[in-house]
Amino acid sequence: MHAYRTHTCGALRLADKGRNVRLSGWIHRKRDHGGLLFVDLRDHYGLTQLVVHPGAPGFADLDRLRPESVVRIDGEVVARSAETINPTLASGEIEIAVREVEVLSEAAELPLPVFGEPDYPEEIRLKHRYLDLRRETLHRNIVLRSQVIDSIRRRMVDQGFLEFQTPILTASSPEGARDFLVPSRLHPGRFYALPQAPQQFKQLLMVAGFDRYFQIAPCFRDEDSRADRSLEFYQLDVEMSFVTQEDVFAAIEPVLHGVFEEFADGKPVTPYPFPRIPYRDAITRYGTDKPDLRNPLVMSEVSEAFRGGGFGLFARMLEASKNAVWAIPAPGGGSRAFCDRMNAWAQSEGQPGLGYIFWRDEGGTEAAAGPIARNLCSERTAAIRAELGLGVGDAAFFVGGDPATFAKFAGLARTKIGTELKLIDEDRFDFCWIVDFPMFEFNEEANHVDFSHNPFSMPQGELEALDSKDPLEILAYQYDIVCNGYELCSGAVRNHRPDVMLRAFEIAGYSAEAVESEFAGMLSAFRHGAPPHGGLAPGIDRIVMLLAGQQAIREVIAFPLNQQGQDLLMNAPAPARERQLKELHIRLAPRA
RNA sequence: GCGGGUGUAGCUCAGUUGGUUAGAGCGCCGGCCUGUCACGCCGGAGGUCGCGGGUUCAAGUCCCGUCACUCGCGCCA
Repeated sequence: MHAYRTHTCGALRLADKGRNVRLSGWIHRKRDHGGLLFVDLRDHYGLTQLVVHPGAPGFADLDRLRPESVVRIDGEVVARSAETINPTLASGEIEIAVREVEVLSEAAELPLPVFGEPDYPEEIRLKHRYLDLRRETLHRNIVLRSQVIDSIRRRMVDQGFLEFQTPILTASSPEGARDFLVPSRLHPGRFYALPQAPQQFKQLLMVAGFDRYFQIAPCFRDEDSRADRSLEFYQLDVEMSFVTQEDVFAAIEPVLHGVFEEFADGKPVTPYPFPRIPYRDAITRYGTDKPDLRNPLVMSEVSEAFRGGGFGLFARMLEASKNAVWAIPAPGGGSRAFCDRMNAWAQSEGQPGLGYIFWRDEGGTEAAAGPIARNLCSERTAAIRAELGLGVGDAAFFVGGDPATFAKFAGLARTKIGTELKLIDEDRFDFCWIVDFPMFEFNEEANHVDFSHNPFSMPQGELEALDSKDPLEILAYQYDIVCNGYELCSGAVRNHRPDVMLRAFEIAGYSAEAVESEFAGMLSAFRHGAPPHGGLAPGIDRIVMLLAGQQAIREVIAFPLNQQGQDLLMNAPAPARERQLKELHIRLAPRA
């Protein structure tokens, strides 16, 4: 007989009645009736009830041991009588009459109960992650993660992608997030950086002729964490040669759609091709470049209804050409109570308020109501109502000013209104592409033009556009995938032409010398025969988070850092020993 | 760097306008119990009310400061 088990704790059924079996697992729960002791024995696979009578061998051990102790038991599979069958348990028709018990590991009193998994403070869950991971939901999430990654890998391989590994110790990149630096012992004063993404390596692999690359790639960014963003995370990193943007879309859509369908538990997933929404449209319709399309509300510009009208605040505001008024429809929100509540919410967000009109029935005729409607003639309020497709019982909210400034708040308001009116169907996965991101943006602080996303993206129109157009008007072959309001993925058709690259960097204020030295490897590669190529990188943690129905990526990562970037179980980061610092040629500066 | 929330038993939380010895449930320890599966019943231990200062006859409660956790803003090409 095997030293530890003949079966797992989820395997035995009525058909096994009479078998002598050996099980090993954790003591999940005990019910002591004095003359009779029940023990639920748990492992990764399930739960089986043990029965022991006083005086039987092993009773003393099982009676004494605390939950989460680990035991090996021998016994006989017996059928439960009809009235004692537990229909909620897969093994509920049988139990094990215990003959022998071996204590494999005794558990001390628990800092965190495994059974019942009540809400527990993040700090304790992370400090005792090995216990937290035994709990059902987290355990299931981590299993799901494994299955999702396996599914992704299969789907990529089936499409002819090859999986690669790229360096973890690499060079710092001047663009983007803050790097994690690793001091070099062999090269005093020099540092490696952990990759923010394997961006340059995957492009070099395309230049090397491998055609289709993917990697489940660890990435590191030394920026402050959020619920959906940690210092280290995994991406499905993808790159393809001789492709247009549409080829990249066509390759990845079936993978993401397929994975979501496979694990969505019957929830509908947007069929592909996913809708493509130009960046500028996303901003004006949803107020964000990561719209939650489960929210049906679409904003409209209604400046004309206010221009020169009786509502002075907006009429005066619109005298400046950059200003506009946007309307957020609120079907079913047509009550003063609701509108006032939204207005109060806007003020709590630091806004002056949220103007509104709502429509009600006044003696059989439809009437616009609220402070704005009192100052605006009925033709104008009717135009707004018609534009938004609203009627009696509905409302519209207004934000005015410079769209560049208020768009983000308008997006927040759209989400708030949709949520409050319960217009969002939670049980769906709504995908879209956001395309045509601007290549450059104006950095007000530094007073110069900057890359808005990725300096390696190909500008639409290439060199001709860079030479002839206003940089802020140039679009890039740069795209995101958004699902339920989360940015799942970012990518681009790359700029593989040194001349176009140098010109693009020049516009962003980088000298040719600086680019030549900073990206020497890349430029050199591009000068020795580079295929046009493009790719993207969906975030693994966020995909699993969405599929697991969780609000935080920590719920789908076995050993996550806390928000302060600390590992409370392993105690990292920790002070370095004097000798380590010396070897690394590092002396700590006194802290200010 | 900034803002919101939280901090009372191992854990989840209650604690009135400032007023007796700070409570409950779960867990833990002990006892009883032969069909439970969130077993039940009886008993017990367990508290620097995050920390420091202040106001007051009196502070878990009010004020100031500070720390930790958490959510967000900035940041994250």
